[in-house]
Amino acid sequence: MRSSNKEKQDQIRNERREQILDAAVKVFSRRGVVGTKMSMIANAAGISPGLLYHYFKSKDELFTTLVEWAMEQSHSTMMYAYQFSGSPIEKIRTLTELILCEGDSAYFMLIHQARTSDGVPESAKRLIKHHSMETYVDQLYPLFKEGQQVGDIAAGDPKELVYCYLSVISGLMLLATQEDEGQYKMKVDILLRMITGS
Amino acid sequence: MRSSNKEKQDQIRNERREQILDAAVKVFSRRGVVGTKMSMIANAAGISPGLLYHYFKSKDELFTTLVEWAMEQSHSTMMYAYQFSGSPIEKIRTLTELILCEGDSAYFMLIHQARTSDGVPESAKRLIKHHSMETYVDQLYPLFKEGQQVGDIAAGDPKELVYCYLSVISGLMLLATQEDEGQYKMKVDILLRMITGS
Amino acid sequence: MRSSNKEKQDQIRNERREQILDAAVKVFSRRGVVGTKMSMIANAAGISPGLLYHYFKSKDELFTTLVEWAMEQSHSTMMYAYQFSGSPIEKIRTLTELILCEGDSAYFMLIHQARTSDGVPESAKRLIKHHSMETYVDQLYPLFKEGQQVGDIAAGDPKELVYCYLSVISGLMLLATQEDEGQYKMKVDILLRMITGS
Amino acid sequence: MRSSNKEKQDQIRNERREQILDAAVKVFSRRGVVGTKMSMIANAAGISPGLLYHYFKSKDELFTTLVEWAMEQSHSTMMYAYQFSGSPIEKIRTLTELILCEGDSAYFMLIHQARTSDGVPESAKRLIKHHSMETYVDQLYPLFKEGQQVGDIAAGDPKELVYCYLSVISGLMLLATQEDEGQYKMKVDILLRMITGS
DNA sequence: CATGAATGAGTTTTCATTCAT
DNA sequence: TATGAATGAAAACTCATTCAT
Repeated sequence: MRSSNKEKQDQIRNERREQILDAAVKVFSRRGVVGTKMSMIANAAGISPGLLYHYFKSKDELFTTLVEWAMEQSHSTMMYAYQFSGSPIEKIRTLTELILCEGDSAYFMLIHQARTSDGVPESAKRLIKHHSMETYVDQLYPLFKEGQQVGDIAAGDPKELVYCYLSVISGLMLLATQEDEGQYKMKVDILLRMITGS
Repeated sequence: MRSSNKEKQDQIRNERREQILDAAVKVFSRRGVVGTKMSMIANAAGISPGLLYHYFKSKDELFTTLVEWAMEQSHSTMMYAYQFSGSPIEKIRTLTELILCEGDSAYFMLIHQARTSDGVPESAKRLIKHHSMETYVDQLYPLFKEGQQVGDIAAGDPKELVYCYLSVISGLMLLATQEDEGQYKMKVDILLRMITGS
Repeated sequence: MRSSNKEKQDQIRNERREQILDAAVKVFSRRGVVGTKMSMIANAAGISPGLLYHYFKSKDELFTTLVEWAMEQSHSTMMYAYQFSGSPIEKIRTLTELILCEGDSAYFMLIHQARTSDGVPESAKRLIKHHSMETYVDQLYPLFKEGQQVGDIAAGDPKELVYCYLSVISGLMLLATQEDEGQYKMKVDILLRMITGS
Repeated sequence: MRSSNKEKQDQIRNERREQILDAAVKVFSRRGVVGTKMSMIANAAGISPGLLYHYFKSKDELFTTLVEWAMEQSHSTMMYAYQFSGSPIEKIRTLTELILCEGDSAYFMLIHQARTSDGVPESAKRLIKHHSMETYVDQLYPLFKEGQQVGDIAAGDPKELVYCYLSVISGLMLLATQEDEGQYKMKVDILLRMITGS
């Protein structure tokens, strides 16, 4: 059948795309935009350099796509928090553990690079601009507010608290790229003192 | 006079070197090794590209020199802590403020890049290897220990505490590269709860 | 078919390599390692400069490959002598004419350059070191010995004779690079008096 | 006194020039025009690169001067032959030994390079053009002619004989640049058979 | 006269991208 | 689709030459 043939084609195409994107995050996140050669990505994805251009018009487009993807990813991660069970602080703890241990750091790295490095495509820059820390703060704000009302979280401007929390988390993600993740359980305990204040 | 002539030459040479190194940290820390073109550094230093090679054999050598320098720099910064007045926790607060606000973040950035990026000269990698977080932990360990004895710092394995503190600080330095430094005073307060536990 | 496709690719690749090597001997032998620009070779081979680097990692590697090749070539030439018909001295005459007239002088030139010039890659130097005149002497020794037994060749230490013969030949090859080859027939006659002693 | 002062100045200047020229032959003869950096010559002469330009306008001028010098030198050497004592063939033997053992090969090398390499200043090329092997042949012609009349030298066109002799000698000079001069005495014996025919 | 820092044009080398197969 | 050869523009690096001291 035509259609099933076409579907198969599409599926293959999508799989290839994923395959490339997967390879690309890894390489980009470790070497930066400029430091990454298309041939490296092709290599990592197990295809020829030429084929990359059947799926992505250019290095820039590939990177931009990746950043877009990474941003969605990180947002969903944040939103998970609300689905966890337990009190607000427990939710926050679970979220923290998830972020620090899960090892999606490549995404954060990518976003960070897009934000801080020069030599990044304008399109990626634009994407990032609309996606400041504020966005994340807004996402978590209700949770922290609730935590304060319950008395689990220290008093003070909740926005500031969230901002501080996110900064620390982000920083740690960046560091995490290379460290061997050890005793994070304890770390989370210590970390959370910052917001529980005890 | 011969000697004064020679001295002058030497002085010029040293000044140029500093001038180049200064320009180079800035550029490298923002763009990474690969993303940095020699011409950018030359530009930033206000000299011709060719002249760079009178002072440094190659991009790699320049970068390696810089990493070496950055490591010394960051150690001295840490050691400052012991010269501050006040109780241990006050010293730590001062150090924290110094680090976060002073804007030496370029150095940290550089070290981090050397540690985490591929495409970094082997010589730099080797330098970094002998210079893990442990070194810093050892530097601050006595201060934290003392703080615990005085009762200013929360109980628990002090090594772990220092490690946690340093990780957070390092992470923030990385982030700081680009952010507009705002209300850090408050942040430091919140941050320190992590180690004071109150 | 896969396989035929692959074979074709390989063939193209090999042809290109030869094409480049051919162009390179010519240029290198006339201009020396340093005097030769990659663009000249590319030009002579009718390809773009960039393509050279698909086939050879660097100028040095290209040169070294060439020297290796030249050494093999020159040895085979010597070994030809034994296949010629006639008495020993006739074989030597034929060999001499072959060498002097055939115009493989580019190879000799190359080897000579590798041996005598500075600014030649270490790898090439090493190759050459194991390939002194002695090697050639040993190759021709039996032929000369036989010639003496037959009475065609003058008495005396045959090694010395061979060495002398080879030196003269080598020297002439070097000169020959540029001269218009004229009446070599006579020259060979005169030349051979050196070893026939009459 | 003014004048003596000026003379001294001149003398120093000339000494410097010689010093530079001496250094330059050595380097040029081994590395070729393109392979030689002005800084190498300066180094070899023990002066600063800048100072070279007080004595020679450019690399090309320096090289050209050198070629001129080398040509004069080699001609005088040839002319020596006539001053030696003994029969023609003895004179030739002495000349041959002088040339082969004295180790002025750097000059020959230089001339050869000027003749055969590309990348040589036009001025040097022009000099060389008027200075072909013919010139040398003419110089030695009378000596060989006389030798034939005396019966020391084999019959045949003397021009051809001289040409052949000179070619061989020149070739050996080129080779000699690097070899450790060993038992040349014997070689000369063997060599001369070429022209004595016995 | 002497030095060596400084320049900039020219080379080598790299790599995103295209294209024939 | 898939490959990898081919191109060319851009970057790293070299070096003859100039120039301030």
